[in-house]
Amino acid sequence: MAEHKTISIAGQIFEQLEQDILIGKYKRGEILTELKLSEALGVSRTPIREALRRLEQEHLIEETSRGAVVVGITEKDLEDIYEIRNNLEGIVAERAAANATEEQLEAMREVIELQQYYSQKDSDNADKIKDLDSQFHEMLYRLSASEIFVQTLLPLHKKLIKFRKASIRRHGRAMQSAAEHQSIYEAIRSRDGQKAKELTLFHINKAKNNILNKEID
Amino acid sequence: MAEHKTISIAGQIFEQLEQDILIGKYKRGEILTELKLSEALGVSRTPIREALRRLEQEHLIEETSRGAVVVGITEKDLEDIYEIRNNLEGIVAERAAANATEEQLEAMREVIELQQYYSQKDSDNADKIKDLDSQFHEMLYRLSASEIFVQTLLPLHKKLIKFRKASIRRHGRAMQSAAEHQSIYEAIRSRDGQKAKELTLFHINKAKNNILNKEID
DNA sequence: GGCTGTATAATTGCATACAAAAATACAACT
DNA sequence: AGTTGTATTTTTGTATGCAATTATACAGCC
Repeated sequence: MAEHKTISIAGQIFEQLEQDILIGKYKRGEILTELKLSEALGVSRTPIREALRRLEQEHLIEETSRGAVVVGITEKDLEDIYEIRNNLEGIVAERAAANATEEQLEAMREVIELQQYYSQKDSDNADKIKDLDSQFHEMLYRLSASEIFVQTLLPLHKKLIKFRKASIRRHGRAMQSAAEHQSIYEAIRSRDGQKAKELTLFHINKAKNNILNKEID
Repeated sequence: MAEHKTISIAGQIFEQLEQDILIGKYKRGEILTELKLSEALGVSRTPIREALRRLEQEHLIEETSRGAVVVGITEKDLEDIYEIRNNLEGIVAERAAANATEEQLEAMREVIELQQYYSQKDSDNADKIKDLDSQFHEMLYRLSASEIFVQTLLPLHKKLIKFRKASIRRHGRAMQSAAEHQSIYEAIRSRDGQKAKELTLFHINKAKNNILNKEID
């Protein structure tokens, strides 16, 4: 079912480093040198360099004369990311209601079902759930049928990984989030753009509160 | 006055290719191969490859088995870019009014003065004016004191280059745009966030109409 | 003519070698 | 002790060579 795209070593390394930075494995300020990465990952510097250039372009690292300094995501960034999402993601939902095809809707339904399934179980599925959450929002962006919106929102959503994962572990949030996704999906399915927009803004706001006000719910 | 940062060959090539794609020198669908670029620019494939990776990350090209296909900017993208700017740039202006330092304001004033100077003259200063326009908006973004907003809006603004340059050549638009910049600057200077926001939205709307409805105005 | 297989060419992917620049360590001097 | 100059090490930047994959041309066949 899933496509098996053969990906270059450089591409794999980019994805791995990106993930490691986004989940906080490499801390802000840490220095990555090509030689160390090369030795640690068992490849030559060439693919490492290409991965670093791409990470640099995503503002996840900054090149200095002593190596690549990890920039990562600060808590301050969170507020700004949510402000932007708050102003754009509703529009995306509105467009999605107008544009979504049956196939896309069906694919989205499947993701939500999986999310609900993993959210019910007690075991620690935070990684899996986080991936499904990402999938849902990426699908939503793509339903807008606008490359520009996808290119703008997807990187921002990615940058929340670390915080979202922590949020998922809090009681009830995973189930609640899945339920919110479902209501958005249903509004899109019934072509109710206004409702889809409102529910999306509600969902974003909920998620934001859950991430920022860590103590309360 | 301007800082003279020694930049790597790879960096120079990235900037040149980026510019060439954005102004439409390389057309959408055109294929760039490493070997041809390498020969044309007189460097080895290594810096070329790094530049291409960065361009790919900015969605200006797409790698295929036959080479890098130029993606560039379509007219359809324009609408989406303006919709996003319309929803974000007002917020930036509001924040700018709250955050701007005296030095930043002074730098902005200088840019506007230059823009007015070049806009008055009859000779074809479209390139110069376009650069000053970019400078103004970049400064505005940076005044928000939010890396996230800068990272989000700057690439979008860049993508308008080709269309903006054409717009500048139309009668009176360059002067008008400079005047609008000045009014935004004055609102920020007087710490009137609400007014800065309104003027910015007005300015964006004017620019959009000027670019999209090419025949009128 | 259209199809198929094969040889050829074009192109990217990766590794390695070497050069250059920058940081660091350290000794010598005052 | 502090400073300066120099040697050493670290690290990035670029070029080149070779392997592997993919596209292309073309001949042979039906």
